[in-house]
Amino acid sequence: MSTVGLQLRELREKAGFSLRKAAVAIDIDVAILSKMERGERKFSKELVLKLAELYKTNSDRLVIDYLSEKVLYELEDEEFGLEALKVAEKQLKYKKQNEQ
Amino acid sequence: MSTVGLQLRELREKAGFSLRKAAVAIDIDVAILSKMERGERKFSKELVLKLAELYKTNSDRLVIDYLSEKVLYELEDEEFGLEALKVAEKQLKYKKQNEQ
DNA sequence: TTACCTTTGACAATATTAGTCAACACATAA
DNA sequence: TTATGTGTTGACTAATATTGTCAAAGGTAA
Repeated sequence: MSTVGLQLRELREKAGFSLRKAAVAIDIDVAILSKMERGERKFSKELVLKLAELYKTNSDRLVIDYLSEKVLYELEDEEFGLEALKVAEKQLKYKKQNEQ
Repeated sequence: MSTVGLQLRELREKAGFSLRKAAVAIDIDVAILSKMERGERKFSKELVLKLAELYKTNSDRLVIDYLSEKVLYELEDEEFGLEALKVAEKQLKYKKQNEQ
C-alpha cells in the first residue's frame, strides 16, 4: 500500500525537484511538505492538485487515494467500518442516480 | 433515507422522553440535542451510544449509519467519491484479513 | 568551509467544533 | 390570566484541532 505522500515523493524525485523547490513552487513551507510526504501531516486536496500539476501527472488517481485515506482515517479501528463503507456506497450510488 | 438524527428522534418519542429529559439523562444541553436530531450539528459516537442505551435499542445499526454519514460528509460533492469508497473498502478488507 | 539537502520540534496563529445560556413561540392545563 | 411543558434559535464563550512559521540540527558533496 503506497500512501499519497510516498507517491508524491516519488513523483517529485522523478520530476527532479528538491523538497525546497517543490515547496516554493506551490507556496508552502518546506517543513510542511516534508511532513506531508512522510504522512506526519495530512494533505489538503488543493495541495495534492498543485503538486500533481507541478509534476505533470494526472491527478485522478492521487485524488482518489487521498480521499480514500481520509475516509479510512475516520474509520480507524471502528468495528463496523466496513459496513459503514457499504452503506455509504449505496447511498452515494443512489444519490448519483437521482441527480442526473 | 433516514438520518441518524431522525432515527434517534423517533426512538426518543417512542421511549417517551422529552428533549429536555433525554438531554439531562445523557448530560448535555438540550439545545445541542435538538440541533443534533435535526442534523444541524454532528453527533459524536459517544452520544449515539448513550442515547441508544437510554432508549433501550441496539446501537449497531445506528453506529453504522452514524459512520456512514460521517464518511459521506467528507466526500460531499467529490467527483471521485465513489471510487474513493471502493479503494477504501478494498484496503479495509485487506487490513482485516491480515490482522487476525 | 560552503552550499545544498531533509528532518525535527517548539511555538504562534487560525479555524473548527463543542458547550452555555437566555429568550422565543407554541400548546395545554389550572 | 398564569403556570408549565414542549422544541427551536442565535449569540456568545471555551476548548480543541489544524495549519503555518521558524530556527536549528544532521547529512552529503564540492
